[in-house]
Amino acid sequence: MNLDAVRTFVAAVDAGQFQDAAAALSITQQAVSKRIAALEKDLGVRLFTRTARGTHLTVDGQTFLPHARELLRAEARADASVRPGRRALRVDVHSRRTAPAVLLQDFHRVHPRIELDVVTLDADVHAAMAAVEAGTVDATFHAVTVAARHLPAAIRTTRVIDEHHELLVGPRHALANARTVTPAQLAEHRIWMPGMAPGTEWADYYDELAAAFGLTIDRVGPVFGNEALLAEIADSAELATLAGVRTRYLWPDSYDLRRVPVRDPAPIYPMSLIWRDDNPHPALRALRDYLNSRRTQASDIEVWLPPWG
Amino acid sequence: MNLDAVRTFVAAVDAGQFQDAAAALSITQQAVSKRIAALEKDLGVRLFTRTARGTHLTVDGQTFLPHARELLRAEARADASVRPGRRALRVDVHSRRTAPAVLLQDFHRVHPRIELDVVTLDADVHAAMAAVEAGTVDATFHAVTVAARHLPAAIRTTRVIDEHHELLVGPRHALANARTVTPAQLAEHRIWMPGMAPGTEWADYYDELAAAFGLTIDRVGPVFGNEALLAEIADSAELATLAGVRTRYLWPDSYDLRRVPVRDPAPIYPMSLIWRDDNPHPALRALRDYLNSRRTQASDIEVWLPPWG
DNA sequence: GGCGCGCCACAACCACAGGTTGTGTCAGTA
DNA sequence: TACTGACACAACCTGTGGTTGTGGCGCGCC
Repeated sequence: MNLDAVRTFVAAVDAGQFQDAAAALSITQQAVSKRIAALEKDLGVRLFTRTARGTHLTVDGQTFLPHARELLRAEARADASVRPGRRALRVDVHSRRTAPAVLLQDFHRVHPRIELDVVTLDADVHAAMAAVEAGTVDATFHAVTVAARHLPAAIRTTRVIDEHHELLVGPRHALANARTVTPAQLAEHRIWMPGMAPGTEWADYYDELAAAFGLTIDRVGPVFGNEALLAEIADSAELATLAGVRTRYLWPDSYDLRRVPVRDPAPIYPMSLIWRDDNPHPALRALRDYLNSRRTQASDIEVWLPPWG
Repeated sequence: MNLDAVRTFVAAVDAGQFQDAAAALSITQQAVSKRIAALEKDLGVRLFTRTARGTHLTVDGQTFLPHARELLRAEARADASVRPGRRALRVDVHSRRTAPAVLLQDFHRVHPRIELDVVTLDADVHAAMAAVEAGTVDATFHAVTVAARHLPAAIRTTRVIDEHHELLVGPRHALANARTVTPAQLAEHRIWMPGMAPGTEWADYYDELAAAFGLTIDRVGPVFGNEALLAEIADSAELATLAGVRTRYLWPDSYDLRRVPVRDPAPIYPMSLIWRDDNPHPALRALRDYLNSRRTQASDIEVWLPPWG
């Protein structure tokens, strides 16, 4: 199916006759006739009945019309999504299963008119910041591990998410029925977090956490995806994992897993929105306002933050 | 934007490299390369970063991908809407503001997977029936004014909607505060229904109604659309109109209009679904079942039907 | 009723978009 | 260092899709 033909079809419907549509499209009447004939041949049905006084739609044409308009709208949206200078707000999230992605979904629900493109750069803070600075993305969510004075001049950050943690255990685990657990208590148990590559900001965070409370966090083992991890934990009496940044959302209900909040203090993984101060995109303002309004209230529970937080 | 190029882009993403995409599309690798280069030039951005080990998406490519998929889905839907042999169920309604259209919306809500095309043939019962017989549309909603034995052999009908009536008056009208009104009472008031051309099935119905109860139904006056009609009635102490078949739905709230049900007896405008008995479209069965389930219960109020009803 | 007018379709022609084959380049690998 | 796999560039050719020119066909107007 040829989009130019579809465009011509819609123009012909709007104009009521081929000649005017041709003028509107700056082509000849014969070209319009040809395009529509080709579209009709392609679809296998007649779209217009031709008369000496113009044309009018057949039933098939009538049926096709709203689909044709939708097709052109979809084209316009696709084009606008990447066309430099007027594209939708583009926000990088580290993974589609973490808090920022969920927050962006909520934002979209509240502001359905604001075009939003969520991408995953698969980069660390520094690379993501470089992308923001270069304008490849308009904003990114990350834990900011460097001091504000070491940031590039145009870059701004605000802490927008305080991610709490829960211990995830199977029904046979010693802590299965605990209401909460303290980091100190965790020192006596093995915590398994496979696939957390050294050098990433998450690994750094959990290293800090382990050092602060004397935890043993085990990173060995291949990663077969969340499903496999959850199944193993559900089966085991010893294995436990920390849920929060990585796996907080999209729980499969099929496992009998217990989620025990970590408290006294509650370790927090602080995430910031990172953007360029001179980015004029109007939707960026709206996103920042929304995130500020959603900022989790400072509750009076005791928290633990990493040194850079 | 060229849909073949978009299709190629998606194929290349799915395949992970141009060569395999080329094989999947039965073209050469060079053609894939050309198509994608053309698309990139058209959009003004790079979609892939090329390496010697294959390709991967740029941020722009990542952004564009879901839009591209949506575009192809829209194309498939547009195609399916008219493609002979496997098109969506096509139902003719007399107007988009009447009960059948609303009923079809409900049907779509209940069965969102069933593709439905609502068209308006702008034809009387006979022409609409001919369209059903010819297969141009799969079904139509109409008042059936001819006896069953005079119908074409393959045509089937069932009464699916009993449309009641309400008198529509402004706040200064004598009946503005009546709880109900009888047809006999209406004989003392002028009823204004502009734009109801003689010879149409609605006009026939209201002629029968007027004759049965001695009403004066005034058809004069130009039609400036529903808005103007409602504004006039809201302002007048004498004008009233019957709402039901024509104007039951999509009330503008901006006028202080009263709706007085007509009862004892309640005039009913009976509408039927009309279809071809040998139409094998599976969705037709679903629509008929739905309409039967929604069939308004036979209440014990006294009703009036036209002679052919 | 014949004639002109408005509108669309068909025909001939031409340009270039888009395909193919053949070759070049480059990075990782044996 | 040569080989392999993957994409790009070049030359060439076919056919899509544009243009101009012309014909057919209702409808309204003398």
